[in-house]
Amino acid sequence: MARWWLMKSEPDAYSWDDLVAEGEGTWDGVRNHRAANNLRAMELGDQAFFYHSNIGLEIVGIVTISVAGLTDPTDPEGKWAAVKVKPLRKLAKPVTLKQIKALPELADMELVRLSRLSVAELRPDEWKKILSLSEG
DNA sequence: GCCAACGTTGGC
DNA sequence: GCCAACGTTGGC
Repeated sequence: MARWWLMKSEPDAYSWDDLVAEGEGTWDGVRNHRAANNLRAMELGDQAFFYHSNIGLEIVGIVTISVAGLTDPTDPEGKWAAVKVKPLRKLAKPVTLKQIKALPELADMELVRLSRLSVAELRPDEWKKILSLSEG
């Protein structure tokens, strides 16, 4: 069964536009066990929100998992996980962290509860709610 | 620039 | 195996 995710990136380091320019990006360098477990649970075709941390603080687009179950190429020991993603579409309107925090039904999100988690899972209802926000 | 939340490290 | 100290992340 498909699942829904949220992946954070600092736009300074790797932005949505960078991903679009590349066409496909490898999501590696994750060194947190919970985030790594989420990476391992991703399946081909799963969708994820692309969130700009630090600058922007908003969800800017949707990506799809184009390759799942990779070993992180930046890990010499080969213990950590990675995936590849492709941009699917940009949101009509970015959804800000502020908007998310303002809604009680989204207060349970890993993004809110565990602000430092770089790869988070969303429930289907959370995914839908955010999509509806992006459509204004 | 500050601080809270975590994760990791190292002394015991 | 505990816990204090420290480093990092990320929001404010």
